[in-house]
Amino acid sequence: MLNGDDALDTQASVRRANLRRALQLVFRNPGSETRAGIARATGLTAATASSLVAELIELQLVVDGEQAASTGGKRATTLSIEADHHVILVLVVRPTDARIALVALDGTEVETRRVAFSDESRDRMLDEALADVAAGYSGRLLIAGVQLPGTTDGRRVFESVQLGWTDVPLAERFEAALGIPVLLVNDVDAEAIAEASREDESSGYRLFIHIGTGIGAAVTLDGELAPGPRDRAGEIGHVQVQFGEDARVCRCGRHGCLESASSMTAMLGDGFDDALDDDAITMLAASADEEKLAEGARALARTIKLIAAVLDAAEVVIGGPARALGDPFLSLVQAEIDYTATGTVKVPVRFADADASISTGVAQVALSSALGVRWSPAQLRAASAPPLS
Amino acid sequence: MLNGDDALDTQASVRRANLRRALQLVFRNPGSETRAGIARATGLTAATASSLVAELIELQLVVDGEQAASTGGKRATTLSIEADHHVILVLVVRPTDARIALVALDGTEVETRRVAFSDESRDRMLDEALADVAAGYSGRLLIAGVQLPGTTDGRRVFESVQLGWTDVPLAERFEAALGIPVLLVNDVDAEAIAEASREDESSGYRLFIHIGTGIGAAVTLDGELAPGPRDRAGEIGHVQVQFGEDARVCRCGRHGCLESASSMTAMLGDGFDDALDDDAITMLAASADEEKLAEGARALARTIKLIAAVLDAAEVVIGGPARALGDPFLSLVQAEIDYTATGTVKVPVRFADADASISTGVAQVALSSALGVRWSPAQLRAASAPPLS
DNA sequence: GAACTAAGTTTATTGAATAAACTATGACCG
DNA sequence: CGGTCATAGTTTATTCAATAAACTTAGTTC
Repeated sequence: MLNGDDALDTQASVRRANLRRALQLVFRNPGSETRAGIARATGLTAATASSLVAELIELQLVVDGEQAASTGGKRATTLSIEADHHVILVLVVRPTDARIALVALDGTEVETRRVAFSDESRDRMLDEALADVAAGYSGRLLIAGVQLPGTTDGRRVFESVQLGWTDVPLAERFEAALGIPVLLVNDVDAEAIAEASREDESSGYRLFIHIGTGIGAAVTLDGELAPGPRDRAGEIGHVQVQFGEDARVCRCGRHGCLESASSMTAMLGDGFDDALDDDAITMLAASADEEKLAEGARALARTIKLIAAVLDAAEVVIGGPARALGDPFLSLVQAEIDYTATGTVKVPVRFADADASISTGVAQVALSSALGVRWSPAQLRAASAPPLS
Repeated sequence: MLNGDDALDTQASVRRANLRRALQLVFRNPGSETRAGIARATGLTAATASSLVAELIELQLVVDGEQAASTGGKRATTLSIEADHHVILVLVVRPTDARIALVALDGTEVETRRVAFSDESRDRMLDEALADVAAGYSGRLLIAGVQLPGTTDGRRVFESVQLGWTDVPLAERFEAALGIPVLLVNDVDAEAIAEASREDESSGYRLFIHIGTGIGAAVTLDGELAPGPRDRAGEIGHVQVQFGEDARVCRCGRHGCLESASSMTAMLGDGFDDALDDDAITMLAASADEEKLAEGARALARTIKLIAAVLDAAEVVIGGPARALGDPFLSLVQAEIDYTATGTVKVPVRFADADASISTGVAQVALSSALGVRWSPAQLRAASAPPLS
C-alpha cells in the first residue's frame, strides 16, 4: 500500500515517504499523536501534516480520536491506529502443525486457528485453511507473513530439513491463492525481530541466538533484520567451535560443532525435546550433568565473543527453550565472555522475554514490508495484554 | 555538496537524489554516458535528465565530451567526469609518518606528499602540512578523508594504540583548520573498501581480514562498509580462538588470542615487521616453521567460518602483509574451511589485490560521503594506470 | 532526397510542499 | 468578564521539480 520502491526519484515517492513518516508517528504514539505533533516531528508544515493525515484516514489506516487537553490554546485532535479494517495474515508453519493468526493494525490478534497436519496432506490442508481465512477477510487483508524453519530469501524456501522442502517457490504459490503480497521469514529471524521489537532503545547490532535441539542465529540492526542477502545467514549450528579432545561427535557426523556442545540436547541429554515446557526443562536441567552445561556455556560464549567483536554488537540475546535454563546458565556464559584481561569484548548477554506471542515477529516484519512502519514496544505490550472488561 | 541528509521529505531531496543518480551513472561510465542514457537508466524523462546534467556541469562535476557514434539518429554528446576542479584531500596517518594525497574526481592522484614525524611534533607537523596543502587548493577542496589505525566513529578517535591517541575529536579539529568536511576512517576499513571497490560485482557481505603484526577485520555490504555503528567493530585480534593446550600466550597477556596464532609475527617469528616488503616476507616464510603456518591457517579458518556463517558472506578477502604468504597459505586456510561434511559453509577465500594505491579506500569513502557516488572498478584501474604519453 | 530515428530542448501542465493568512478554541490575566 | 495570547488546524496562492508533448537538430537508410 505504501510500499512503493524506495527510490526517491519522483514526487510520488516523497509523498509515500512522508505518509510513512506520519503513519510511523501514529504507530509510535497511538492515541496521543496529533496533526501538529506530526508537523513538529517531521519538520513539515501543519498544512502538509493535515493533508497527510487526511490521506491516511482515507486509506483506513488512522482514525481521529479524543480531543487532547489544551496546552495553552486550541485542543488537539489525537490520532489512533484504525484497528477495524486491515489485518495481517500470519502463518506459522511447523513440522506437525501450523498456526494462523489475523493481526489487526494495533497489534491485537483478531483470530487464531490451528491446523494439525495429517500425513501427506500438509500442502492441501494449508491451502484450504488459507483460502478459508482469506474468504472471511476479503478486501481487508494487507499482507501475509509466513514463518517457517529453514533458509529463505523471503520468496523461496531454499531448504527446510524440518519440513522436507527444497527450493519451493512458496511466496508465489500463496500470492496466487490469496491475492496479497506474501513474505517468507525464517523462524529464528522472526524470533529475533520479536525480541528486538520489545526494546525501546534498539540501536546498533544485536545478536540473537536460538537454542533448542538445534542452534540458529540472527542479527538485527536498529531493531530490524540486518540488511543484505539472508539466504543462509545465521546457520551457525554446524560450525566447528571445539577442537582436539574436547570435540564431540555431532549428529551431522562431524566433530566439535556448536550444536554438539551447546544445543539443549547436548547439554540436557536426549530427554530434551523442543516441545517441552519451561517447567519440564527446569526439571531436566536440575538433574543434568553440570560439566556438560558448563561446557555448552563455554562453547557458546566463544562463539558469541567472536561475532560480537566483528560487528561491535551492543547486546546478545539467547532465545528458544534455553531460556528455561535460567540465571545459572546465563552467568556461566557471561563469565566466559567477560574473561578478558583487556577491555575488548564485554558484550552483555540476556535471555529473550518469554511472553512474546508467536505471531509478533512475523507480523512486525510483514507490517514493515507493507507499510514501512513498526509497532512500538508499548503498543505490542498493550496488544498482548488481556482486554479490560 | 550533494550530501544533504537522506531524509526524502521535500522536493529538494528528490533533486539531490536524482543529481546523485545521474552523477553515479557518469562515474560508472565516464566518457560514454549520455543525457539520453541517463534518462533511460533512471526512468526519468529526457528533459529532466538534461536539466540534471546542466546542474552537474554548473557544479563543475561533469563536462561534455566527444560526440558518440550515431545509433540511427542524432549523435549523442558523451559526458565525462570533470577532473580539473574538485579534489579530495586524503591523509593517511601512521605511527612514524603521514601521507597526503590530493585525488581528483577521476580518481587520479594529483599530488602526494609525505610527512615524516620527528619526536613530539606530530600534531604541529600535521597541522602545518594540511594548512599548506589547503592553501594551494583553496576553493577546490571537496572533503577530507583521514585514515588512521585505531577505533573511530568518523568524528572522534576513540583509541589508537599505535598513535597514542585516546578520545581525540580529530575531525572537528581538522574541519576548523580546513573549512571542509572531514571524515575519519579506520585503516582496515579503508583497506576493505579499496578491495571491495575493485570488484565489478560486489553484492552481499564480504569479510575482509587484515593480517600483519596485528589482526583486524571489516565487513562490507554491496561494496560499502556495512551499516551501523562501527565504533569498535572488527577488533577481533584478541578474541580467544584456541583453547586448552593449543592456546599460546598472547602479547596482550591472555591465552589463545587470534593474534597469538595467526598474526604474521606468530607465524613468521619476531623477525617480521609491518614495514617489510613482499620479497622479504617471502624469504621469511620460506624458512618459517611449517607447523606454525598451518596452525595459524587453522585458527584463521575457524574464525572465518563462524563469521561467514552468521552473515552468509559471499567472499572472504585476506589483506595486509599476509598477502605475501602466497598460495600455499591460502590453500591451507581454504582447505580447513571446506572441511565440512554437510555443505554448509564453503565461503571462498582469496588475497587482496596488491596494487591498490594507499589512498583508494579513503578517497572512495570520502567521495561517497561528499557526493553519494562511487568509482567503478574500471575507473580506478584507469586512474592508477600510468598515463599514456 | 524522402522517410525515419535518436538526441536533446522548449513549453505548458501536474503534484506536492510551503508560506502566509485565517478560523477555532482554549488559557491566562487584569 | 472581556481582552490578549497561544496552539490547532484549514484555506489559498506560490514555488519547485518532474512530466508530457511538441519541436529542433543531426544523423542513417533506402
